[in-house]
Amino acid sequence: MGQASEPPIAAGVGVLLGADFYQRPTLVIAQGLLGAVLVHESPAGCLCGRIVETEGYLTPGDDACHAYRGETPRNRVMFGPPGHAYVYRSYGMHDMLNVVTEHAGVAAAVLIRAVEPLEGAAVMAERRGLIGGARVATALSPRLLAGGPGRLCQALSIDRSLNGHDLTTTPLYLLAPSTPVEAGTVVQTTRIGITRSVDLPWRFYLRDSPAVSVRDRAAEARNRPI
DNA sequence: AGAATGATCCTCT
DNA sequence: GAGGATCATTCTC
Repeated sequence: MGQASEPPIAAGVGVLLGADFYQRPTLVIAQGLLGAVLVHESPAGCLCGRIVETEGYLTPGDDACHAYRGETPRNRVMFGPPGHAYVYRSYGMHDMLNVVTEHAGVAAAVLIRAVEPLEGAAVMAERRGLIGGARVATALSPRLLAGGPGRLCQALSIDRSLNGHDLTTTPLYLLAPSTPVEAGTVVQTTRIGITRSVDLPWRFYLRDSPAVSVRDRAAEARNRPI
């Protein structure tokens, strides 16, 4: 995991996920990131949350991956070294955060789809437009705060200026799960919002989290311990 | 240069 | 559950 030479970021809060964490199979990392903590030391304060939902995207063999037809200026970061942030804009209005995986030359990444706020929730609510007026009643919902890749980026103030950022450095980095995730609470199912390779079960989420963006009740029942 | 498309979210019904 | 918002990227001509 974290190399000894890494700076002592967030000492006492958690263990930094180092470069070697990301240089592994994409689906292993997608599951391994559940329970990890995403930290953004933004100008407005430290914004961080516990990751509860991820999706894997790989080449070759996955036509939903941005890089399935080769390298372009947009997806260039996915082809680079692991442990960097691939941030792109979707539907003309939402930015999305991905973690580059595997190794340089292989285009693969994990989309971070949802976090539970741990610090800076008030700032997140403000950034999400959930403060004031009639919307104050919904401000307490973790799903509306940072459940969904677009919501997450808006809440944590993550945008395309962080594309290519080295995730083992400030201001944006990840910390290992403080306690291991129980295997029986992980749900594996299909991905959201794609039109190609729709049947690949490459989405993972924590069954007991209220911040999960889209639930799959059948998969939850299937994974439930007897 | 123009057109289609999309790893979404919100607001209605 | 359906439709609109809104624009960067990519493909096609």
